[in-house]
Amino acid sequence: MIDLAKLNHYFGMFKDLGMQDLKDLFANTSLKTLEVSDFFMKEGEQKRQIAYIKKGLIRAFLVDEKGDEITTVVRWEDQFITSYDVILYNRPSRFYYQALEKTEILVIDYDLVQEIIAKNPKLEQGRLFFLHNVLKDSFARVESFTLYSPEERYIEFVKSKPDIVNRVPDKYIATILGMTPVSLSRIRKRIATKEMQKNSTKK
Amino acid sequence: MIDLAKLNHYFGMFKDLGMQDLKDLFANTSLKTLEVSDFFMKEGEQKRQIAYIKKGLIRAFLVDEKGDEITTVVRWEDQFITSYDVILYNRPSRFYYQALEKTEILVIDYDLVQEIIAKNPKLEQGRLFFLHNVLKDSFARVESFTLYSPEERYIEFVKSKPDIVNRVPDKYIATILGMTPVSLSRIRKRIATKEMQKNSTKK
DNA sequence: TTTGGAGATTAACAAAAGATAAGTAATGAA
DNA sequence: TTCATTACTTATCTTTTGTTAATCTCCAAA
Repeated sequence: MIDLAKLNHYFGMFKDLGMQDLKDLFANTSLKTLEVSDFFMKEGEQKRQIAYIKKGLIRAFLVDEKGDEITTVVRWEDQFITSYDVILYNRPSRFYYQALEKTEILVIDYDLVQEIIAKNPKLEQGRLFFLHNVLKDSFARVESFTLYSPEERYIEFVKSKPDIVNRVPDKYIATILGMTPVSLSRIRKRIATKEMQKNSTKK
Repeated sequence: MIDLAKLNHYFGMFKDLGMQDLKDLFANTSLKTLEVSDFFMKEGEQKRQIAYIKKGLIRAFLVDEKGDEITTVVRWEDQFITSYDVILYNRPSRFYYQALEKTEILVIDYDLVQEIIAKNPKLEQGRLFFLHNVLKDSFARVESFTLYSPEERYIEFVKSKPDIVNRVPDKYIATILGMTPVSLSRIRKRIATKEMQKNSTKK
């Protein structure tokens, strides 16, 4: 994700908005601060809102039958996060959305945004751009499960998101990658051992 | 996927089209018949086309470093299939798209469809509906990898697509679900054994 | 009818992952 | 500084998966 490029795209959309739409938008958008472990949304809720993350980091997780938390995504600054149960399925969210750091979000009314796009055809390409990017992310993730091993997935995660690895506990990264925290710990050790061997034979 | 409902949505779009657009569309859409193991598109190609499957079944696969084929999706009648490398990334397809049965497809020019939608704002909601459905599918698949075991994924696959299981060789289903054909065979045996035990204790 | 080939199963072994529990390290609050 | 909590690691054992190769089962082409 080249977030800067995307950002320009999204916020460039404002220039096409009329005064009334801008007013509506601002009137229905609020800046909220989430403390560590606060929730943007909880399981069972059905608020049709999307959050734009100005600063901080949010994880989505659900609680399975055994009572274990399964984290499925993390999102950080300059990204959007929302419950797709609510938005795509019109059903209560099965997921919790929880801040892992002190997080500032813009809470935006989803339906209002849709209305505004409907009234401003110029914004259509922005929405398309957004959806295409969400699709790319999701397809890439499916591929990572069908084409790569857990170890390869972790290596790729570290390589592509080195900053995020240091901000998110390993136990969450583990379930995002479809494995248990214990297994990830072993994989990390395995990788470290390989690195050691590489370095020793080099000398 | 309730394909019938979707179909209505997509083809209901025609009623909003002007004569010229309809002409253009038909002039650039061709019905093709693929024999078993024929390709709709091959690795390396970059044709900006989407296929609507009238009849039959197509699988997408790529060849990994070891030379093994990894099948990642299958699509069948009343569904669309295309290379997302080409459409979303403007790069040559890494995947092959191969018919597993004698398959009839409508080959549609992607860019032309986009132009027509751009000229006919009423079609916008159709595209949105389509993209939302693709997203739902993809999200559900990511979830299946993060929340469920290989065995559970197979059981779910059989339950939700009982007809498809009988039309696609197990070795393809295996890699779609992120495992090897050997492992799937063992899972099938395991399930059969469990079923046996269930039935015997019932009596 | 025979036979070749593809798909599926089975076997045997190594490697990896899950489950559970215990131990260690790091962190922040009192 | 101490203590308690949380994250991470390690250990042990069981289960599952990967790998490779052999075997079995069909089915369609010769």
